[in-house]
Amino acid sequence: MNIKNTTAAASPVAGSMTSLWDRPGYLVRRLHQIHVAIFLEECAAFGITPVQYAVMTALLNRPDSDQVTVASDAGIDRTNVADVLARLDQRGLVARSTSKTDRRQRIARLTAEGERMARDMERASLSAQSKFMAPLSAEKRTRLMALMTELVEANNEFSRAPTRGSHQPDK
Amino acid sequence: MNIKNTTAAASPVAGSMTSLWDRPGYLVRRLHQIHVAIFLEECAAFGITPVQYAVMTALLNRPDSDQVTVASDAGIDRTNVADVLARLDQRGLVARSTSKTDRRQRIARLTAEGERMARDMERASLSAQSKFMAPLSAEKRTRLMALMTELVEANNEFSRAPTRGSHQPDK
DNA sequence: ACTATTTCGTCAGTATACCCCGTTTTATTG
DNA sequence: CAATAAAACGGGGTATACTGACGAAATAGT
Repeated sequence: MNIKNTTAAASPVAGSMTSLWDRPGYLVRRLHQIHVAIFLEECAAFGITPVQYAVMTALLNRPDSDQVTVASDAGIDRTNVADVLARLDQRGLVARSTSKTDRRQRIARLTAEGERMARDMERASLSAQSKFMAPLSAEKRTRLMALMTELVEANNEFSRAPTRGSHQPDK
Repeated sequence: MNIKNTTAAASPVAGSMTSLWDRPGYLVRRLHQIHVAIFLEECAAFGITPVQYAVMTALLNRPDSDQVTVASDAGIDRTNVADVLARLDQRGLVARSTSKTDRRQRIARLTAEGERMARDMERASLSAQSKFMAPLSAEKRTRLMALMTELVEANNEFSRAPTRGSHQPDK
């Protein structure tokens, strides 16, 4: 087909020979890509995306949150959360109302059906995690999780959806 | 604000207390999010996204590729690559033509301006990488890269955009 | 009390990222 | 060599993800 130049026969310049595989951003993007694919496959029966599941989990842990809180808990952009909640609302998994104490806030919570589905998905979600991490040994899995957690925590403020506190009393 | 329930006072059920931070998928998504933000900030002068940069790098390493090859090299979906190339074409960074040998194929290559920009971006791109990985020690950075590489390679086939060979003779 | 600022939500716009399906062209096979 | 299969591309459709700007509501400062 075209694989002759596997190592770039017509090397454009001596300088770099920039392989994408040496770039953390490329690996992170591919990892994300792969995880989404595995999650969707494993949870196809529910028709729920990873982000929707994250939002549902956030609402399971802290019901009746306003959208900013949901965004922070789920690590999602403020604008995006509104779209996700709208889709979940449309499917009857989430109910929304206006806050009594602050009429700017729009409060969301899982419906009975949404809560049931969130719990039913736990098995499939764990299965997706296992499949995703399967190629690594138990030790490597632990190390990878620790490194990723450290990096996310340290870089938290660079995202538009920084987590607000929570998660853990920071040890 | 609403942070009273930091550790979920109204714990919904004893069962899980599913913290998103224990899920690899969440960490990978956040990492991706963060890296994109840093890259865009660091490369703002060029107005190029991480994916566009990946495509330009792929074309730098292997010019005159058809879209499927670009997709494979850059780790991007086949449909998506067409959109990215169209945008780069529109900005005069990429030129497209129909293959002489296979009239189904659409061949893409960097223009002179596109090639210049791709090389000019190397400094900014490296700076983004440094900033992204900065919170980790040198040893941890190396370990993280190794773990991510291993996981991407092993799970490659699960993505819609699996790499076709290349990258390394696999040792 | 009254202005200034901040916060919450929304809308419009852009860019990934993927699916399904149909069309054209190439490759395969009986 | 004709019928079939396979590959490359495009279009339509959906879901993230973010930017910038805006109006409405709440809070701070004076």
